[in-house]
Amino acid sequence: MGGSSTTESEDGVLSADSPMSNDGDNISEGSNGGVVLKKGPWTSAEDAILVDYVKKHGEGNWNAVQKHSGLSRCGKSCHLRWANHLRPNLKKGAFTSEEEQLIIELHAKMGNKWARMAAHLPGRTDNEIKNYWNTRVKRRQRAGLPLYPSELCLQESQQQHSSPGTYGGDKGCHDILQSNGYETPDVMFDSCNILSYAPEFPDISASGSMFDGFSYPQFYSFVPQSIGFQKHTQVRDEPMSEYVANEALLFDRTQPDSCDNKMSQSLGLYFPYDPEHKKLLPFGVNQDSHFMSNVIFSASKHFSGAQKLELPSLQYQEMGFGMWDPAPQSVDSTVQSPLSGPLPSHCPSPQSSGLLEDLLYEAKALRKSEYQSSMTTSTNISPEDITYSSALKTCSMEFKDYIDPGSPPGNSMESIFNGCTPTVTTESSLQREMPVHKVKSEVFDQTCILDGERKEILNQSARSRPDAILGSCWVKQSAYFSNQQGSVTNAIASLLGNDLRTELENTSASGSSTRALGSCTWNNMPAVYQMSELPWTLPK
DNA sequence: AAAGCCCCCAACCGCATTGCC
DNA sequence: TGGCAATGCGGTTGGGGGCTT
Repeated sequence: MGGSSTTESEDGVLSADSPMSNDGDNISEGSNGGVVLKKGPWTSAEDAILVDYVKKHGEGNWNAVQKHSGLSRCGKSCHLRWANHLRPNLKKGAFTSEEEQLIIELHAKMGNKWARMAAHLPGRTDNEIKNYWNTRVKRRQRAGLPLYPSELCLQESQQQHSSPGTYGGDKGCHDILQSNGYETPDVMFDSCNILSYAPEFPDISASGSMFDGFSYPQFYSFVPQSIGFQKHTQVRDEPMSEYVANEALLFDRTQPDSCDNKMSQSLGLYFPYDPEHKKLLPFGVNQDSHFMSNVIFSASKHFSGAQKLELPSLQYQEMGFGMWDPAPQSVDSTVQSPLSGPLPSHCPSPQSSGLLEDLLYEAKALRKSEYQSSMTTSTNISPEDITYSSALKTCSMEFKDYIDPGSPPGNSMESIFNGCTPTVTTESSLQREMPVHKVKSEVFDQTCILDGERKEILNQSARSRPDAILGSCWVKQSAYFSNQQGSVTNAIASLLGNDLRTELENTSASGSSTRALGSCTWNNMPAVYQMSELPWTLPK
């Protein structure tokens, strides 16, 4: 097995019919008192010896196994064999779908922390999980699929944003970044935009909704400075993973039948489909999970002080619920915090791990609860409305606010959000206020008529194209309302901020504002709209 | 049927961490 | 407090078997 193993004389421990006895044993000149220690596959005889030894002496002190049992294996090998194959209650066989789902979720939260993941999967070993994951990575890469189900990307990004700087997603994110085959060795995040939980943005995820569809390879933030977002990173013109892009996607998909979901459909969102399980997934891995997203990656050139960061999500020290310290710092990847948000009900709480992150976890949870409490008293909404508030609720508020005749065109996004009273928007009320269905039918059809992986690929494709959502939904909506209120330029600018407005105005003179938007925002994107089957003709 | 290819997984390696003296 | 051994952990390897040609 091991690359350094050598073949020498047969080990006396081996049974006559052992595979090793046929092929010759891997024996290494051990330093254990001159005893040659065997390497390679274990035989049943060796297993029996080891099991017998553990029965008598218990686990531990593995180096003594060789001395006491005569087993020509090093203690490390004995421990590994016991832990991975011989210890009782080991679950053999393929992972169940539930286990697979859990692994995916755990990996999204923990990264390559196999041992910790194994703690959540009784009877499974870290090695099993690791092998499964590596296999999965290869499979997904081959298939050109993202490593995580789409909705889990959202969940992860939410979770990471909930506890930046402590969440141990460095590895995980790195994996994600690489999982698609997109190495990002030179990515310079000098302006990783974190949308802070500013009071004006009790639920900033709506802004993420606007950015749905911003994905690799041309993911450039167009967040204007005037909006007031913190600007931290610069993403070079390097491929970016879907994961990174998904950092910007934040929709609550808790209630598939809710207004939110319909809104999401109308906005060109996709139904998450897990090709491995051959089924449509509910929006959100966990029906109880809700997200708030806060990361926008920016290619803004306005910011200097490039920081070479492994992962943007780790570059923010939480200063409080509502702001993140943008100061880049090296975050020890071993200091991980699981979710600061509510854990999925089926996900064991990390509180049982007894690690430092658990303390962080609890501290964050406490702080978050305090924040929620304060929000409750100040906004007349329940904590769930804040913590679990749907991005689309806010999104609907955007529209709601936008079509408000009293809402002057050209508002900054911030002003739009400021104007949003975070109340729960019912479907009926929403539909009364905006003709969502007009858009929904088009986009919905395009995203749902496919099945299997093809749909997911299409979904990714759509999401990878920033114009997809803007062009198909957002801009159309904007245009629709703009026809009533003013120019499309104003409509878009109001959503993107005044910084872009000038550009929009400049370019819209020669074409539609949607194209202007694409031009000024995604100017590195080739054939911005030609891939799109979505109509780009603004409604008259 | 044989050869080549590919995938899976058991096991090893090296580093990090922990515990003990 | 430093050194050493034991243990934990994650990355990597390569053999075996299944699949394809």
